[in-house]
Amino acid sequence: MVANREQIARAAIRRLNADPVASMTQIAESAGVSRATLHRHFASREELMGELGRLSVASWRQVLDDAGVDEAVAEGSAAAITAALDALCHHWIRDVEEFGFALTETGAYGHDELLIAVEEQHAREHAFYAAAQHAGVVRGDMSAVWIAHAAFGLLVGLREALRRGDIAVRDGERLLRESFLRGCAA
Amino acid sequence: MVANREQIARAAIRRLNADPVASMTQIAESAGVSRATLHRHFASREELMGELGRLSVASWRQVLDDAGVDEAVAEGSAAAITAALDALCHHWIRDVEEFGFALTETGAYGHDELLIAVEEQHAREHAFYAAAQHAGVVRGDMSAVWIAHAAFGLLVGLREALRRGDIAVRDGERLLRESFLRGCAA
DNA sequence: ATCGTTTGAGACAGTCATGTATCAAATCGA
DNA sequence: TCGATTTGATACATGACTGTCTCAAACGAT
Repeated sequence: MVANREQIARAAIRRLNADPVASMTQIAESAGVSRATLHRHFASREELMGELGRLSVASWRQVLDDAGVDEAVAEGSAAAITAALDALCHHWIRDVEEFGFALTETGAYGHDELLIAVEEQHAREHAFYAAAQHAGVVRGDMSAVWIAHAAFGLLVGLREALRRGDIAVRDGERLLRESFLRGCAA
Repeated sequence: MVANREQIARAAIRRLNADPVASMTQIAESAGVSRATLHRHFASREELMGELGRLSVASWRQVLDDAGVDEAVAEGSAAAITAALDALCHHWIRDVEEFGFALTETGAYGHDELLIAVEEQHAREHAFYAAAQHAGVVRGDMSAVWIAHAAFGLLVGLREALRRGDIAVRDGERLLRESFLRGCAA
């Protein structure tokens, strides 16, 4: 069985999605390689988690890019912001499916450059929600930071619902969008 | 320094809220006792986590009791359901402040009776949201199970926002209620 | 002050996870 | 086929954590 670094990283992500505290031995098994081979590709657990953190933040960045949040902020119109918000809900699904474990990962971000990248995405989100408030697209009676926390929380809920099989993947986007934008009250 | 079992458990909870992977040594420090004393009160980490799990589920049950969700389900009127929903948002704050760590705790529920108690509260919540749908108080175009996941997710978001000091405790209830019931869109 | 109880500090043993290293077997490419 | 490379299995060392135990000091009640 031959696996390259990226294949091993992908298998590690899938395993950690199902079992966030898997050991290196368990991760190697899931990747179909021996622990020795896992260590040859990633010198330590820290290096593996660092790589997974980079992949996760890259995916998050891609979601924001694909949704065009920066462009929407620059344009500032309600139409542009609304379209970006809609696209965000669309692209979040892929991210949650693949990197759900990273939503509540508590130890992966020990690297300075990784922490900086995380804060960068936070800043982009906050700027986006602030612009959305300014454009009258989202509520002004709650801070942009809270709105980002609410979205994050719903992504966690989505991850759990998917993990438990309580909702179908194809419903995920609609449920997320509706809950986030219009809430659960009738 | 003298501390009884309950004080130690409370201190453990506070520590785990701040650091979900604290060791027994760290937990003992936070409780102001030696590790030997911690072990005298709780024979093992498993016993301590079991006790904290019971306290957490008891608090969750208390929230549902205080909000009167079972009574509202039995009565079935929109007014009763709406009042219970409102009360739920009110009482959740206390629970999150105290037992926030338990929201994403992944190893505390190894005891059968504890698992049963957890499922019981899930069932009460699901019955409540189903009744709320029937009464036309919450949306019928998403399952009661998803609504429970959405609420859970927002509680996680609330925990993070409080942990980071991004929102004030006194705003927590309003932000939670508004986000959950009416969403973030303007 | 005395005595029984509790506590803290420290030592020890066992387990698990991680990192390191060795060597034979398997794989790959020419 | 052959040589170079990669891999898996295994052993070992280390550190962290947990549980257990001992004993002197501290504490509380009389």
